Amino acid sequence: MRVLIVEDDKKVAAIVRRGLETEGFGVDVALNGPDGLWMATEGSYDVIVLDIMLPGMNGFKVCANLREAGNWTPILMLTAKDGEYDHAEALDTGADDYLTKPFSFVVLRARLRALLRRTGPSPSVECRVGDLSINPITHRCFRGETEITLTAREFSVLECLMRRAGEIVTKSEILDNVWDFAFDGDPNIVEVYIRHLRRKIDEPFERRAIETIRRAGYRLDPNGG
Amino acid sequence: MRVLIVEDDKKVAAIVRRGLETEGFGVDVALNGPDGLWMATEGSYDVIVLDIMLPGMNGFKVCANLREAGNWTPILMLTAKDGEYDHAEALDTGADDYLTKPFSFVVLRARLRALLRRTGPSPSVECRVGDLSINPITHRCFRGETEITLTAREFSVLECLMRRAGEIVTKSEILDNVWDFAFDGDPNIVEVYIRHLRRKIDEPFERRAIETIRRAGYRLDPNGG
DNA sequence: AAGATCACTTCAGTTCTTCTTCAGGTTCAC
DNA sequence: GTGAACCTGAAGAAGAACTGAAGTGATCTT
Repeated sequence: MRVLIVEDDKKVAAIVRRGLETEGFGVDVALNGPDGLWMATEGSYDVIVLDIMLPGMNGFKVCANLREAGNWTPILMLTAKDGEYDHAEALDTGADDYLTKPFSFVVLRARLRALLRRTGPSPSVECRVGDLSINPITHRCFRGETEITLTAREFSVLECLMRRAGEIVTKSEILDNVWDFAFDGDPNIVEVYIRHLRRKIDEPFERRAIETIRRAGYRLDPNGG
Repeated sequence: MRVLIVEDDKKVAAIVRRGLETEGFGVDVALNGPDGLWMATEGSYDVIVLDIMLPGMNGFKVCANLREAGNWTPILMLTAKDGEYDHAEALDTGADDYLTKPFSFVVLRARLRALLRRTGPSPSVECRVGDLSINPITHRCFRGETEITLTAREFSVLECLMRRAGEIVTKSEILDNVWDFAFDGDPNIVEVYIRHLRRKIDEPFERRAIETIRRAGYRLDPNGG
């Protein structure tokens, strides 16, 4: 699966790149409009992530050009919140979906998955670890037969741990994955959500799936606790 | 696996170089900004360790130049604690991760591993010596079938010994590897941790994996004691 | 429009573990 | 024998993580 990221904010580009590569995607980055257009035309990508505000040529133009040239690679467009540009406009020029900045990596990933699912055979999204299972599409979570209601954030944190079950996940990795790239608050927020999760997925079952490794991070017991 | 270190502090460069080479990395060192940029451009590295404060051209510039040239080799940036420069700035210029000085070698290595994990199937990180085995990804340690719980420091010291099993490792090498390069406390701390380790990995099994070589250092018996 | 609800976040006090120091004992090489 | 090197247990310091409660803003209900 190859992804092209056209984004001039290097920080966003780097984080998205890192995240997607961890997932096994092949990732290329273009830092401006013309480069992006050129790479999209020459290379063969499964999906393109396209910022609107770009040096040289804006995202709408890049998108329109591609579509005119008969290139129908799925495009996920990134729009700023205080939209000088409109979301509808993104879809009008031929984008398949859009995402408002700032966004977190898990949201981006979810959207990409949704896009790819439409086009090709869906990759297995459901995730099981021990008797825990989550499904990012339906956004539901089960422990054994029991359904557990999770909020959006809780779900994201749990997904982050489950996708790397058994491994140490550092707090800053969780922060990078679940929160906005722009998040600048108290990192203690991760501990708070771990607490919420434990209360929901561990305590009622008298298990201990989420382990704390001091000075290192958290680890989800691959056997479910 | 090839690593480029761009760092003008020769002590830090030497320790990092030595450490990574024993891990089987190919290591090149550049002592200033322009050299670093040139080497990064010409050579093909799997990861670059880049100090910010550099003679000739600072790390941000080097990083930005590389990214603009389309070079997306993962970059781990080294920042000073009392940041005249900001960490966020590191990521803004396209670095993939950063590390605050002073740091210990084991932390650096862990970060590098995290960066490299995304590019390909991770190199064999698991480490076995006799019936001892540790896995830095999961942060687990086994003697035979029995899992042993180690704290972060204990784990680091043991890893340090295991990676050079059979060889004599001096106390100051352990100090350099596990503690901050700036650590200025009682070197007796190494003895204390050796004691802790022995209590956990030797005594319960009535073995003696960690040998003392007087006036020289410690050695891990390659057969596990 | 006011009120209620919910999720998210911040805060501050508490608890707990780990790290480090210290002081005295032991062992070994010379 | 003697001194340096090493070992060891205890204790306190430092630091991480836990936790409940309260504030904030958005959304939904009435």
